[in-house]
Amino acid sequence: MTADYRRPDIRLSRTFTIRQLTREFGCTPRALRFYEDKGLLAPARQGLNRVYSYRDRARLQLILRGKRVGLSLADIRDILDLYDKDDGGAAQSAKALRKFRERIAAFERQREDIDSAIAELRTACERLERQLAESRPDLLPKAEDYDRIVRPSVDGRHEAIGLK
Amino acid sequence: MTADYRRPDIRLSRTFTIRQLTREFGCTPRALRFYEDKGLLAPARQGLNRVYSYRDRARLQLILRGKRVGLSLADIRDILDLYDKDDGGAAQSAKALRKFRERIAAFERQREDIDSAIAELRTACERLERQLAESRPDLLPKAEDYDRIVRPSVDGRHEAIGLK
DNA sequence: CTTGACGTTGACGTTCGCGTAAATTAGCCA
DNA sequence: TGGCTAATTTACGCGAACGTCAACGTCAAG
Repeated sequence: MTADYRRPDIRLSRTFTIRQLTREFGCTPRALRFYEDKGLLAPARQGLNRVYSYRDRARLQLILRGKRVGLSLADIRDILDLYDKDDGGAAQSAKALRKFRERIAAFERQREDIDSAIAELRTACERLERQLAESRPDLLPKAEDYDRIVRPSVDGRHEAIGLK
Repeated sequence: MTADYRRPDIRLSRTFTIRQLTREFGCTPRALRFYEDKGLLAPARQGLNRVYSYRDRARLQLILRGKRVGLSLADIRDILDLYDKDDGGAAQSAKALRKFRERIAAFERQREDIDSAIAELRTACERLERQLAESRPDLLPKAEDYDRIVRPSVDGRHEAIGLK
């Protein structure tokens, strides 16, 4: 933030191409251009080509983190804008804080919904199991199948919200 | 389910208009018709007018709960269909059982995602709070505001994903 | 009689978060 | 100069979940 222009920090003056960022963060060029369209990023140019600074990269990180926690791009842009004007502007931080709290509350409600849905599904499963145990015990799932179901993906491929 | 037609239970034979349901659950008529279009509901008719039974109402509850936990309408319809056919063959039950288990697993993953999102948001909040406490403690939210945020709606109005 | 609330059926519009061409341009190498 | 690759642009598409509007019927209250 308080850079000495006589001894420019190589790390801070480094720039990135669109490809580099997509590789680093696992998103598409299209996505980055889209964020730019929506006012979330504003990389410099060399001719036509986009040149991303370290600050742009940081913003991208924030964007992706925001997405992971279920914020819309509009929300993220708002917060990012606040960060910008945050040359001490504390009122902006306060607004961000409110947004975060709202999101937390929403998530907590969602969690409750999920818990009750799980409970409901469990009792439904038990009913079905009892039914099957009587009529066709051969159709009951084996421990093997259960394993396949319970840990289907070790990686982070599931997209935070919205399965399927 | 096993109703005695000679002593009809008033509660179970009650019906609802589209308006009544929309008011009760805080959704629009358009939404209910849309669910019907998508095969999630199939209310009776008196002439052209829709007449919702208690069972329809129960299905609507399930639909809304499903939505809140992030299921698509198609997913919900699948589950609802399974509930229906569960008096049928055992093969169907077995299939339903599998689907339910998958759903449970998916829900549990989603819960984990939500938990980590909440954690992330919490630390972000704490950072902002410390910042504000130093610079502008007057901007920190009061207990009053917190109450408004934490339980903003007693009804089912909150939209699961996406504030704004 | 008029108004207003509620109901119906289409049909088209909208928002989100990009994907997917298609056409063009820039830069680089020989 | 030609040719390749990578980047750019504009533009259309999509799938979900409705909203909105048009155009109309029905019924009770004032």
